[in-house]
Amino acid sequence: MDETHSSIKKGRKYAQVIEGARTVFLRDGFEGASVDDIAREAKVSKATLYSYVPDKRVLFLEVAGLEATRQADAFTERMDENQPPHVLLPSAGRKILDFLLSDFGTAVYRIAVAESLRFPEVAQRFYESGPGLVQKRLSQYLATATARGELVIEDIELAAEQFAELCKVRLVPMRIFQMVHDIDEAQKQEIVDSAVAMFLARYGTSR
Amino acid sequence: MDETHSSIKKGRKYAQVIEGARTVFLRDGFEGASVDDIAREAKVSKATLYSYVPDKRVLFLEVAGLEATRQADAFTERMDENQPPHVLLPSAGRKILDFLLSDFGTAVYRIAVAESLRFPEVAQRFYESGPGLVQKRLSQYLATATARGELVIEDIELAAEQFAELCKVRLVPMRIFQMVHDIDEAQKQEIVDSAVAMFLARYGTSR
DNA sequence: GCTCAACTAAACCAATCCGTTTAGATTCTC
DNA sequence: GAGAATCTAAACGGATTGGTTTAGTTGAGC
Repeated sequence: MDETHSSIKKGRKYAQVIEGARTVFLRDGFEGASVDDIAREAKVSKATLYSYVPDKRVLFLEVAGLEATRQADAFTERMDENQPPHVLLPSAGRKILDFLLSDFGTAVYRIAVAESLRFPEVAQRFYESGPGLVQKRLSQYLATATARGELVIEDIELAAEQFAELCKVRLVPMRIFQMVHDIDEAQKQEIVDSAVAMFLARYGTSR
Repeated sequence: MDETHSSIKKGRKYAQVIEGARTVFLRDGFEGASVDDIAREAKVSKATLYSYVPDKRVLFLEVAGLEATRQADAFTERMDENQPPHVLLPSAGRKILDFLLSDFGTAVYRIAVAESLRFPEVAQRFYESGPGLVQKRLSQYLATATARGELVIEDIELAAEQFAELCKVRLVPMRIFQMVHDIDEAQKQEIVDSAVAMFLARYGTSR
């Protein structure tokens, strides 16, 4: 593997630094995180940290970039395109919702939103390899299902975005705005089911 | 009007201070805003500012609270409950979308998300008097329309949230994540129309 | 014209933070 | 085990910030 990837990494504790930065940035955001905290968390001296990375801003971009691709990889797990919508959509919806409600998912979203003014490129990259990727894979499935005659959709990309959006109803805002009246498993299922019902009422065939 | 409202306001330049704080907080967020900036923006000395407000945090809470109620008032404009869904929903959807896409709406949302960890009570208040209020008024309408037999809805509140969520599709994330490929009027109409179409496909009666 | 409350500008304090430097310890390679 | 590369702890400089204090100004009411 070619390691000239980024041209700013040299020594052997690079991974430690990134991991520590990840932890602290996700916990405290960009402004809230201090470089001393990060160095402490990474069990590394500040001097070595600064031997890897020219400044805090670049460190953040590095971490955010890695997170984006990690997020992308997580969603690259294939879904079985042969299954009919009323079978596939519930499980896909659950996967989306579970991610958005996870500690990690909310932290990432929070930072992307908070830092989108300071770092527009970070926000965009997150969008493209987060929601964007989901929408892309979903569109792909919807296209084949439509070709099979199981769905009738004029604007496939729009339909995919609508479905993803429907999965966020109620629970995602509640989570983000810290109104965590115990996150119920049954509630999650209810939301996803209602998203599927709505989607099929609009784009389903027979039924 | 009783002016013992909050017990921390005294002098005559209180409004100036709040207005300056509003400007700077909305522009720079909580951490990004410096008290000196706010004082300068308000054309007030830092000493007077601190004679009104004990610290920066409380100032932020004060501003955020006022913004929340302002937001609430804006949506309290009555909508004509006698109109049928296919007439009322598009205009309601447009109102929601226009707010979310406005400079003010995005700034408020950004701050609420970014500061929801530091100030859970702010985030909650925003939710309740922002999305929460919209959902409440929408629910009210959906209930009467259902009573008139124009809609068939089991869970009214859920339906209201679904509609609001559908209005956010595509454009709201694009706006928040700074991918502002010119915000087209036609696009907005397209999103709202598709939201209405989906909603009526699920909950509409004969048509 | 005096008083008193609100205001101002500016200096100031203590804390924090980013980033650098120094002086030395550890580890890797040969 | 010598020497080079990498690391460490700690201190430091310079800048910013939240909040206080001081010394002085403005202006309305009497």
